Amino acid sequence: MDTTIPALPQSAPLYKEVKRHVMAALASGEWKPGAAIPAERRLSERYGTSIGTVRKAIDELCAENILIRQQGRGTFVASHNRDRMLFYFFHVVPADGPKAYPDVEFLAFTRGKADRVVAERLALEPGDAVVRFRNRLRLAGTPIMVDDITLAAARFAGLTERQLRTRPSTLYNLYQYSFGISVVRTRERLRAVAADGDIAALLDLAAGTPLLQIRRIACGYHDEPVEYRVSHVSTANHEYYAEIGT
Amino acid sequence: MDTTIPALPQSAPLYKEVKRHVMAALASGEWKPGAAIPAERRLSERYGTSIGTVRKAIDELCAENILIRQQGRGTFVASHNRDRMLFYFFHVVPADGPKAYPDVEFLAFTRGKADRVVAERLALEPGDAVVRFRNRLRLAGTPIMVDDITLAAARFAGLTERQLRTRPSTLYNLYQYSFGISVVRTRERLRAVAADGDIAALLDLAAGTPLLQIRRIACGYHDEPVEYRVSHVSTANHEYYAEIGT
DNA sequence: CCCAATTTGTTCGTATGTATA
DNA sequence: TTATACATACGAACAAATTGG
Repeated sequence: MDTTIPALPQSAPLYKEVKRHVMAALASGEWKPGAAIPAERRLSERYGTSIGTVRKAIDELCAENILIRQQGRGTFVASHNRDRMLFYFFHVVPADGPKAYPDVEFLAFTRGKADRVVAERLALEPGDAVVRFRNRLRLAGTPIMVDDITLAAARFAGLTERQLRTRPSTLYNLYQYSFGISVVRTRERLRAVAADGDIAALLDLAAGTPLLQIRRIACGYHDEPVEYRVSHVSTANHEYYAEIGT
Repeated sequence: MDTTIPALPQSAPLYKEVKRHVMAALASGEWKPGAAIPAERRLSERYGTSIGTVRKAIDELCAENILIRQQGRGTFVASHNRDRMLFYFFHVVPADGPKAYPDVEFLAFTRGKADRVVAERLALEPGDAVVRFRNRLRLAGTPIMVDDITLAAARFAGLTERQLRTRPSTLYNLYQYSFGISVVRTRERLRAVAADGDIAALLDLAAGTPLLQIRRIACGYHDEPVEYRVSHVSTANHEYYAEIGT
């Protein structure tokens, strides 16, 4: 794993240096997801700065949802549980009614090579080995979404179909706990497309029905691409929800 | 205009109180968009707190893009210029090529009454007076988007078709400078829909073409709804772009 | 139930650096 | 050059929440 600390300008503020060191410790796995990192006082000793400087570094990491502070308890490495998936990375909500966890059906798994597009999205060379799989998601029993996911085989060494099929929690939880890869950022591009026969069938829709297509790149601590995902959502009774400025 | 300070728990931290007071001053128009607010030192005197407490309040308002700090110059009230519109509230980007300013054509203007849906979105009573207007947006000459916008007439007293037609800058700039209403937040719900004949014609598309529909509620300082907007986007060569976790 | 230790949260103050006008 | 304003960094004290005895 890449645990190097990206270069900073000579005159970078101290708290930015501290932040980089903390992120390096996270990326290296020194501090595990879900666990507490050392107390602010101990970090200030470790890095030779004042507590205020450590706090400012951690403030930024909390704002990015990479760390979570809890008064009286400590500061914890954000871990990918169902709640985080639902409230942070999953933007499909019922048009009316409360947000809910989707049920996932694992549909297909193949190994292959990256074409030009996927290579560019995942920062690979064309021809590099990838794994692909497809999930169908249901809300309240109704199929609403098909996910086609591509991973770089090299970054998920030893990944098996069985792991994907029988994972106990979310996909990002599996990446994090089984492969030490934490997704902390995503970039999504949305379009309206006509459903092809394949996906229409999986969603119980007529071919040609307008679907919301989401192309997501999920990135790790150093902004390195981790996963490429194309989702097709039936928006008859569901919507993609985005808030800006909160 | 509503310049009341929302209630806070008895034991609210000082910096939160300061933040509310600053927001009240903004909402009341005491500090105008684009202008500098008083220096931190002066604010600390005004509110009887330390400078650090004022900084913490302003930190939060900067994080929410309500204020903008510039070292050596001062702290400014965010104003709605074209750049802010483009980089913060406008999420439609070319599938390839750089982001650009859309050209706006004003197409239609009507006065009417709020139906149940609009009333709920704009926090009005059904039957309250509203103004509606339609814009077509082009990028590089090609029509890509139709906006249908609804405003509460009471909140935009004296608004004329001419103002909308001849506005020199963005719509949100007009709201801000002519009506003292600042949009600081939006909530958007996205769906894929089939183009109806009306909108298809405006976008040079066949009826039934899948379009991205965006239903946006724009809100002010106290989260009060200001504008309801339904956009239909042709995503043949453009996309809706969203970043999470940055 | 209370107490003590630990940890983060808030508030104050001060000094110095850096950018701007 | 000087004055102003924000940015960084340090330190100290106390508050509030949590945990374990």
